[in-house]
Amino acid sequence: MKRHVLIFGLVGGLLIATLQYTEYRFVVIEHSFEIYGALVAILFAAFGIWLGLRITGNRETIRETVVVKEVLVHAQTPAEAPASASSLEPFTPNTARQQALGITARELEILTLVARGFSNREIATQLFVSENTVKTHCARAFDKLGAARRTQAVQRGKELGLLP
Amino acid sequence: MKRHVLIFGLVGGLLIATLQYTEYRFVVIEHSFEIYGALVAILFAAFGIWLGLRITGNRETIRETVVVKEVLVHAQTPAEAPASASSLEPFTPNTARQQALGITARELEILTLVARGFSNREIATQLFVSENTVKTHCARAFDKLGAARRTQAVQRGKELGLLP
DNA sequence: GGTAAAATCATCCGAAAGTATGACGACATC
DNA sequence: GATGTCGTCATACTTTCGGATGATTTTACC
Repeated sequence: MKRHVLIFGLVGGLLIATLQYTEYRFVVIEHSFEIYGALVAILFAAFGIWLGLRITGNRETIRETVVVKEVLVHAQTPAEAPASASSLEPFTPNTARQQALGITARELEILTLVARGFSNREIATQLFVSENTVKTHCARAFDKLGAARRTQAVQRGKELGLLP
Repeated sequence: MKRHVLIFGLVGGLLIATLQYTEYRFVVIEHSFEIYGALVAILFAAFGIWLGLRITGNRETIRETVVVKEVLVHAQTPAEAPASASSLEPFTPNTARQQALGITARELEILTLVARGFSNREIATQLFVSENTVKTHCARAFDKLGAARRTQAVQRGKELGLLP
């Protein structure tokens, strides 16, 4: 909460500072009015999109998962497809095993990114969290999976049907 | 979520108020230019945020729904198999791709051990070579696969049919 | 409003992984 | 015999991971 207020304050300050800076540049260079406006518009549109994603959280993957899970509910009797080579299915994680191991959704989310070969830093950037948070999630997931390394965790996760 | 939206609304209001105040000042001083840029910026920032909210949707309700459905599924399907690999086939690596990439047999051998979650030291012990050798093979294999990390190499290897 | 579970972030520190570079011997090929 | 590939090993260095621990903040639930 407070952190958000602080962030917004900072962002506001940066916004105003940027405006003043760009204004200054414009005055100095004395260039086209429309180009200036367009640039500012594009810049802040991008910034706004980023901010929107930042404050709401990037949950596209979860939405995907949701669709997948609903499909699973309907299908419901597929004597566990190999899950390896089919490649036409969106993959349905074994939520029973996940719950049995006490692996949370966030942990699994990060685990899938680990399995895709991303580094902790990359995952942190993608999910808009700090690298330390990613590490914490990793450590907990590793612990629950009984893995000492990320490669081992991925291997275990695939064996258990948690990862594609 | 809702709190975030509220906070954002508040901050937005404050920002707008501030801008109006500055606008007033600048109008007086006949610098109506900054107002234009600021307005455009705010407008597009808001648009971007709106867009970000639009495309990410609401995740809370979705997640709830999913959980409920999942529980139902579990109740009906108690024991789902690992769903990993049928383990009937011994798996035949794609040697064509392997040769195309110039990956040697030894490198692939080490790569498979990496994929199984072994550490460099464990691999070295298993193959009766030094850890440095393992690292060298790894580095070469990573380079040929265009991977920077072992997890990434494993992922690429599976995609290319080099690893089970 | 209180509580419990999740998620977030941090710091310290050691271990593991990865990069760069060079070298040496075995073995096949031309 | 020169050449080239492959496997082996090393050293030095940087980066990344992972463990241990504690704290704060959200979120869901009663």
